Amino acid sequence: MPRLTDARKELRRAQIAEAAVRCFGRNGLERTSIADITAESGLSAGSIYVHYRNKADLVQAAAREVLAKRAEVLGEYAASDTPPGPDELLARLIAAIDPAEARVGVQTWGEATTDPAIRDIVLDMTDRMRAMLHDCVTAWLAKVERHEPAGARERAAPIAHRVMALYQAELLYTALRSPAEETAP
Amino acid sequence: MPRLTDARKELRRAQIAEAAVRCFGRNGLERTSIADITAESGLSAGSIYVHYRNKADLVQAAAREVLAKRAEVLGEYAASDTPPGPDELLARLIAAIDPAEARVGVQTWGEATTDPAIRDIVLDMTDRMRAMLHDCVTAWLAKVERHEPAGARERAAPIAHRVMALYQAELLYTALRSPAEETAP
DNA sequence: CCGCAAAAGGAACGGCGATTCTGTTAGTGT
DNA sequence: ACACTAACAGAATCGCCGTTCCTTTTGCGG
Repeated sequence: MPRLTDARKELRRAQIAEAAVRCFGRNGLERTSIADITAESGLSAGSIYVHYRNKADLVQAAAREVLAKRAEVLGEYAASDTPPGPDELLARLIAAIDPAEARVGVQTWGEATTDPAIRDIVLDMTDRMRAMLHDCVTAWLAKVERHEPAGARERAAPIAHRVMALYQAELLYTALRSPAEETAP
Repeated sequence: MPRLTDARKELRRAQIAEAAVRCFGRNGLERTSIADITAESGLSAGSIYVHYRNKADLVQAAAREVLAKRAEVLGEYAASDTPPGPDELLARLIAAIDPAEARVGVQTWGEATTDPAIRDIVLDMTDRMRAMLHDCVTAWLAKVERHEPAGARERAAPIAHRVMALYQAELLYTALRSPAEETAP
């Protein structure tokens, strides 16, 4: 084939990355072989290496995918014109957690402790999420205390920090509680 | 040699496990080879396999070691006769975090998402820690509100849960912030 | 439509790393 | 003090897995 059209190429990349995420959720980042991903994606090894330089590259793509999806959920609430309070916000975020993705997310944390590339991705995404939470809480503060709008942003910071922390802890609990679906030998 | 005395045997096991923890902190659970651990511990591969059935067994020992050490720190405060309040308690716990151990701890979380044995260890340790926090907060509540001791334990539960969550989040931040010391190639 | 280069398939390679095996050494119980 | 056996060192093994190579297929530009 000639060079695939950009849309098609992106589709293939996504197809592979999504298969990888499913595999990672089942067996973990390192226990997943390229063969596993070929089986899950329906594509061959050669094809995968056309779209990703190597396995590390693919792991990064998977990490970005999972983290981005979580950030996206948050983005919707941040953009809302009726900002929910911290408790409500946290409850909604927690309700939106998907166990499989939580597992991959936590695996990503572990990998980030030694792999600089993954670490940068994780830090970037968490910073971005915290910023969105910050906006969200600031909007809520401003709405609740119509008087004294001064310094709402500053007072929102520690609250956003705590919501983020509680959310991450819940992500961990979900990842640990979920069934760990066995792979048929 | 004949069978080592129990104390000596335990010493060897600890020597190996501690070397393993150092390696894991540098390179991660899966990127650490048995060869790395022989170099770090000063023992040979053959010797390691006398004391541990296989690598998974060693990883479990390392996980227990790291988690137990963190629980130990907490135990001291829980046993204190002047129980600190939640904020103070959290601050002290955070101050006691060691970056290298935080990294291994977070790696352990990642591994727990797919390895049932590790998962059991992590869940057991977190439950134990939460119980100690619960005791600690209950004692503090009872001291602060001399009147109305009724239901102090019930009211302490959600507080303990939050302290635990914030502590775990801080552990994650520490693991991600720490330098990721390179191994000389 | 057609041709061609890029993408897909899949077997082959190469290296790494967990585990095992063989001899050697040295603690321990008597 | 001695003998005996487990602990130890280190080399050899063996399977697995990431990556590449070569062939076949196929979709896009003209």
